[in-house]
Amino acid sequence: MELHESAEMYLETIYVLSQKGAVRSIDVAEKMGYSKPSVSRAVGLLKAGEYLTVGVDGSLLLTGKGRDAAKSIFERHTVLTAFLTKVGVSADTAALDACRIEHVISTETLEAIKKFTESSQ
Amino acid sequence: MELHESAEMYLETIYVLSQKGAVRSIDVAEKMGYSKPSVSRAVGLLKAGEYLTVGVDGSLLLTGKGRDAAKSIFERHTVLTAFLTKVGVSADTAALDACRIEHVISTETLEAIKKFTESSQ
DNA sequence: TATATCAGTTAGCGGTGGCTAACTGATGCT
DNA sequence: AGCATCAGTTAGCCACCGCTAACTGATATA
Repeated sequence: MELHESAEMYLETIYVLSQKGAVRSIDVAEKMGYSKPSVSRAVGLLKAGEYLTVGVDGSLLLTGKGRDAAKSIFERHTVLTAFLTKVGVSADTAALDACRIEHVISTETLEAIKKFTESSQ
Repeated sequence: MELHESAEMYLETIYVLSQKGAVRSIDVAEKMGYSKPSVSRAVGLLKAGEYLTVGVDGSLLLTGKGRDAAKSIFERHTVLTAFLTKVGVSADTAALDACRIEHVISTETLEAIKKFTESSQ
């Protein structure tokens, strides 16, 4: 299974929400502002790709693979947000833009930005 | 008409190619690696949105609106490439990633990156 | 003149990824 | 017991945006 941009967003959202307790599809829908069917399909795809399992109570549980992918995307988000904030972008815009950039940049660029942000603090 | 990411790429490509002479759909197809029908449809949409006109000889002519949009995207590309290069990303990767980032970031972020790149030279 | 090539269009396919409408099934309240 | 609510699924719509196949029409060449 290919991890498309939308799948990455779902994984990241599930990962972030799971820091605060059990996560159901409806929670993801509310967080992302999407409809239940949209989330239902996405969860089905992620399940098929073995990125998560669904508990009997409907809770979404990331697999090792899913957690790794989610962590990696979330780290990109963190690195980008830190960088954008550092160069003077407002917190809200930084979060929004990081969310978009995180899916499209290469590892090389991510590492360069990370290095820059760390070095210039 | 909404300018989607793909439309922005077509406009930018036409703009860049037009610096070196007349541009036909086939030139755009070759440059972008897309099929003729894909370009034909995109050109039709851009024409409908009054971003360009098509000359009797088939040349693509950006309107004021089209040129403004294309210039703005190209400037984003330039700013992003310069920035990425500055933080140590290789030329090839910088160009590729700039191409992706240019469509998704806010004006605020673009300006911040621009300011940073200029100030730290 | 006949044919080949080239540019562009039309028709239609397939995948992504949103959406609504409407159903199921479980839980909870009167 | 009966009904409402909530979570999730199914079916199917639509827009975006690639693609191939096959056509048109103009130009160029044997």
